[in-house]
Amino acid sequence: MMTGMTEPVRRSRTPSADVERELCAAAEAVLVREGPGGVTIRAVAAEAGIAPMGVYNRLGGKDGLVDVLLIKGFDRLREAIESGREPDMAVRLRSCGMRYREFALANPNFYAIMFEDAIPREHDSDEVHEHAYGAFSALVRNVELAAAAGVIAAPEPVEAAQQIWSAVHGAVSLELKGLVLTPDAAATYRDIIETLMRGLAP
Amino acid sequence: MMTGMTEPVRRSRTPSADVERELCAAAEAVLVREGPGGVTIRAVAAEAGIAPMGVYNRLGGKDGLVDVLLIKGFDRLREAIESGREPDMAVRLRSCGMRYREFALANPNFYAIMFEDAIPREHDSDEVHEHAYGAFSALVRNVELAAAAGVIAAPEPVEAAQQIWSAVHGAVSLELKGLVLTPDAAATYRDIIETLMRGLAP
DNA sequence: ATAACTATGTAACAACGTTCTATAGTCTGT
DNA sequence: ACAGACTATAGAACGTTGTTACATAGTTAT
Repeated sequence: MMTGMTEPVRRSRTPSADVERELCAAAEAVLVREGPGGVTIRAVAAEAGIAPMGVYNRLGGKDGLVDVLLIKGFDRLREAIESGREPDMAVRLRSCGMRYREFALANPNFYAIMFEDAIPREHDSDEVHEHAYGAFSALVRNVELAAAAGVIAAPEPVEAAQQIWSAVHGAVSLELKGLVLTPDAAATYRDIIETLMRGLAP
Repeated sequence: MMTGMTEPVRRSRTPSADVERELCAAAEAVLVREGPGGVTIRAVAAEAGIAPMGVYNRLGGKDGLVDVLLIKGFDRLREAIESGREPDMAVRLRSCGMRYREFALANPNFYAIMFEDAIPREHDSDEVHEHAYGAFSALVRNVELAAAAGVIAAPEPVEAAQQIWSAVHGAVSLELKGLVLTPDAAATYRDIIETLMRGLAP
């Protein structure tokens, strides 16, 4: 069957998917342990127990390696954002903001590659953008629920979500760089959220 | 005079300060033209017409080179922040926020090395921190003036300034990375400032 | 079973920050 | 003014990075 076309019609062979998962796990281990600067082709390959070339065959070089880490990071940030179950939408929106900071402080190396370009790249792939958009969409949903409950006035949920994202991202970004000049960074962060709630109040 | 101590008591010779200024100008030219990734020892030395070793003798290697650029950047940001002369303090505080964004958009490569670690470093020097603190202090003064005029309630000006800084930094940081998902980034930025003013209102 | 294709490992290349060394220049002490 | 020591310079070299080239082993399809 299949008329004699010799071109590779289909790459049926699954290229040992477990090796690929091993490689992804190794990349994350190196990122967490050594920081963004330690994520090198050779270090990740050694961690996974394969030759550096494997990173090119499996993930498409360093860019593909970083893509994997970025997607992991955005997916976890999305989970953190949408994990709120509080019935009071004002409480839930506040805790959503708090969880954003907790994610960043608990995963500083992930946050650095996601938002600080800690591993220099030319352009993020479309796939990465989709997962980043997914995390943002989770925030938009929280804003929509809060607006529907009358907690904030958000005629355009995306606008309000972008404002909130800017503020919380700026706060944790400065905190991670040691540029919070108030005595209590956690208290200042809570105050930022309160300022936002007042500023967006109906 | 001076009992026969042969150790170098004082390094009186000023090491051709004009070469040093030439080197600083070259570093800035390369940063603006090639971006943070293009700022290499060799590229800057070639731009200045000297050997790579000169960067070590004059500026102390790559770290010293980046220090020079960071100090330049923070000083200009400070100028942008404190250049407001509007008599109405509400207007002046708003325009201060607008000038912050204008600085970032006009000098994206400077902003990237100042706040995004676009050139990886271990630790910023104390001198850099002082100039960064100077830029922040200019914002604190604007907040103090606005509070004194009754435009905002800021019992602790540093707290309010940190909140404002977080929001505007987050906004321009996301905009520079192409992560503003609203149709008009400038309009969203203006809205952020209005949300802050409402949230901090007396 | 044979043939073609894919993935792998070793090695090599270009570019980076940094260090080494010989040379030339400048300042100091008499 | 002169001799001596010290500093800055230029060029090459070293270790590490991402990436590519090439020969080999393994797997799949016919």
